[in-house]
Amino acid sequence: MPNKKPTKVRTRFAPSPTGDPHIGSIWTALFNWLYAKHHHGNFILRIEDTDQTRLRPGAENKIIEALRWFQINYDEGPDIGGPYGPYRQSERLILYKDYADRLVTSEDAYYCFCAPERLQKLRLEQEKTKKPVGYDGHCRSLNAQESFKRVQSGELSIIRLKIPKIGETTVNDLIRGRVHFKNAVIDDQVLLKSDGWPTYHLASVVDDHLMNIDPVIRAEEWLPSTPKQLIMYKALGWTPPRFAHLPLILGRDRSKLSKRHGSTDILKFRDDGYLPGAIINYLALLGWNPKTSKEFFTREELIDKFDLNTVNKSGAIFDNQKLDWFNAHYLKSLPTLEIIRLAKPYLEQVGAKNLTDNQLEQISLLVAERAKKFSEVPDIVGFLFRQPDYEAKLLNWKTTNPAVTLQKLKRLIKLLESCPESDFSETNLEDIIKTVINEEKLGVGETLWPLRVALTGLKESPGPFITASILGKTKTLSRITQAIKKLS
RNA sequence: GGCGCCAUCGUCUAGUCUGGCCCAGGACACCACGCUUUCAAUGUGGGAACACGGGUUCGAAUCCCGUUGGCGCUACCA
Repeated sequence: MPNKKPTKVRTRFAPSPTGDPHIGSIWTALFNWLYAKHHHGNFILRIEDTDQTRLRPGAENKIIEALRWFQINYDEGPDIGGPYGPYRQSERLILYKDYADRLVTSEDAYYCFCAPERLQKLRLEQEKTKKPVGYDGHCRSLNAQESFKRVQSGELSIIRLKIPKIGETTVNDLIRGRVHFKNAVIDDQVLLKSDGWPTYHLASVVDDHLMNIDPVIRAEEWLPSTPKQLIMYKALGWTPPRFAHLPLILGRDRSKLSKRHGSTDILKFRDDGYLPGAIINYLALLGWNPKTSKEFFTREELIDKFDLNTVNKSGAIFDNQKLDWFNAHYLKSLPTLEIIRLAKPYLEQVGAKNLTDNQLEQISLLVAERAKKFSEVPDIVGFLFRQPDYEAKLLNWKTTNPAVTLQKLKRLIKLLESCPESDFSETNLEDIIKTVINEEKLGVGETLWPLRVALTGLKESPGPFITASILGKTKTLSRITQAIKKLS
């Protein structure tokens, strides 16, 4: 097992496979990855599956899937291996047990036999009397020999860290500077549970050390537990890594982003037709700034510019509107074929099939211009694939008399009937229709508005020329005919 | 309750270390106007913030102290 001082940056993303990959955890992964790559170091995926009760089948795969989608590529991980494996804590149990035993032997930890019921009662009482809640040290000064015998005889026990009663522990955080904690108020943390599995604190300390992780970059919620871990490093005779505690990603109400703020499943964003590059761009700018007014960054630029000393200390609200704005920009800059490819599943939703390349290309234009994300495709182009359904009076431009509208539509249908199918391109249609409008003084709004409504059935819609072009001659004529019927 | 973190427009932020160039800049959102056959896109413009109170200083968003507020942690969860 490698056990020397890290010579290069190694960061890790250490999620628990207990649910869907969360926006906040992907954000943490992103910063870890950016930092590692900026420093030409390694980024490691480690699965923290030590809570058997909260495990969710498939969760690990989803995490990996999300990382892949974002191309936040890890250099070592459970599925690809690496020199510091295994990378799943459930496969490292013996290690944790061993180090816990070592801590007991050195009397930096002790066996505790307190039943969960006793602990619960204790806490309830502490809460009622408004005393600081925490373990009361009931088993702390038990005779070590005696305790060992009890364990040998099969009595249920856990192992707790023996936090010094005096002094203070200082966390020197890369983002926050020095943070001091009085040891007296730190709880005797559980290290090994009665089922023999480690808690987060033991497992992460052991793994971060054994895997040569440095720095540890994680969310601010871990700051209060860092002194406990520092004490553990000291007891084990290890040099602790550097720590950086990132601000929290917040919901609208400024509390930690969670399910009650709506879905936090990052794969849901993929299913909603967001682009991974846009999300990364947006996420990178949350809690960090590149010291320029530039807004758009490629992954390479992000890696190049990223640093921990320009990370903010305060939490940042996740703002879907700005994400949408980023996504719209990324979507617009996509090549036509890529737009078509990504829009396809959504086109199928509205029953669009057998479209010609030409049609697809024009649809991609509409999508690029109007969609913030691909899930909006059905709303944007759906009218092309269903019979328009609207009130007849919608056909009239402003206060135009229906009889006049009828006249215009009749003129249009005559014009288009004489136009060969092959000339049904957007530019050509615009050309011939506008020419007639001008020559016969038909009025732009009075003519084009009814045409638009006839073709789309909508008050808000793309222009009539591109619509007619996509629809083709037959459908265009039939929709105008239908409008004329409505007015007659 | 205890411990800790944080504090600039509604939101993301620049400016804070190294006080004056800041009666505070940018972006999203919002509003108005322009373009226009609607919407969208786009262009132009607008409203919008240094949490509060004391210091220090010729001068404070920036330094110091206090207050308030928000958040996090306080499990045999992570």
